[in-house]
Amino acid sequence: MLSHKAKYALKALLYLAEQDENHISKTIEIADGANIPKKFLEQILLDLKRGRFVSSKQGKFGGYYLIKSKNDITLAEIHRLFDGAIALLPCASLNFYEPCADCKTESECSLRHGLMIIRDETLRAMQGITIASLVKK
Amino acid sequence: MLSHKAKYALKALLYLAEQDENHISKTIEIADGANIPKKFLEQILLDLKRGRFVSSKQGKFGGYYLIKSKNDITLAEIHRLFDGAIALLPCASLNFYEPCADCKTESECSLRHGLMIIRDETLRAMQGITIASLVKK
DNA sequence: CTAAATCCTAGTTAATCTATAGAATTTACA
DNA sequence: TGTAAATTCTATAGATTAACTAGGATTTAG
Repeated sequence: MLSHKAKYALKALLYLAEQDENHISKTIEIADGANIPKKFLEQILLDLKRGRFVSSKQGKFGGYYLIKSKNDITLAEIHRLFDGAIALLPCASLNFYEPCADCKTESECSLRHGLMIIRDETLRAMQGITIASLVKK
Repeated sequence: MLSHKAKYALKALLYLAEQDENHISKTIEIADGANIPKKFLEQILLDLKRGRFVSSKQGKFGGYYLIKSKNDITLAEIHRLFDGAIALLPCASLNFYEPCADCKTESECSLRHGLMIIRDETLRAMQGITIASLVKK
């Protein structure tokens, strides 16, 4: 399941993608438009900024805008930024790998192989969902 | 990500699937064999029993055994039993559907369609991973 | 009757998620 | 240069959930 943060991030990006080129959106504008608690959205936009998906203009008449093409922002990236690993266990993860503590003797746990198959399929599917693909609906 | 409960459930089922036909496994045996906290495993086995994956014999010399073919127990089923929906949002779920609270005007939220695609792909992949497929490794 | 197992309910602890509060900083412009 | 309006930063509250743990009730074999 996606966290609210990830869901809100997607909706915020969607909102930004629907604006005119060169338009700068204030937080309150996005919050109202996408129905997201404003103060919570502030944090999310800062995370998106640190992740180089958006940039901001500070001060009066400031706000946020996309700096990455909506064709290049994938569900997979947003999931990883806010909710971490796409794999079902850390030992099957590409970007968040950790060995499992409860697999004693064997070097690979019994679940790892199957979960890596799932990871590959899910990842591929998630990389196919972009902000652009969600907008044109 | 899988919860520990779901992970332990898979490992317990795997353990049971590896035993001889007609063998009955005590909780402590499974706990030691699969490295799972015993008291926690008790609850998990009861859940698996309620889910009709295993059955039990009570009293002295009692224990647990599979009642469903290892070819018919899929990752998707275990995920649903312990971790709920496979979809990334309730509004995109087949078995755990709930409308999203924060999608006001439109009847369908902007994310729903894309997330249903992911759900279909993930579900199909998860239905392909069975206890049997994990054993033979 | 007793030992050994499952079954059941409750509670505990720690972490995490979802938000909110409030002040510091930056900027446009009158 | 002052002020309004925005982002940015840090802390924290409250609720929920996850991961166990405890202890006793029940069942069964011998």
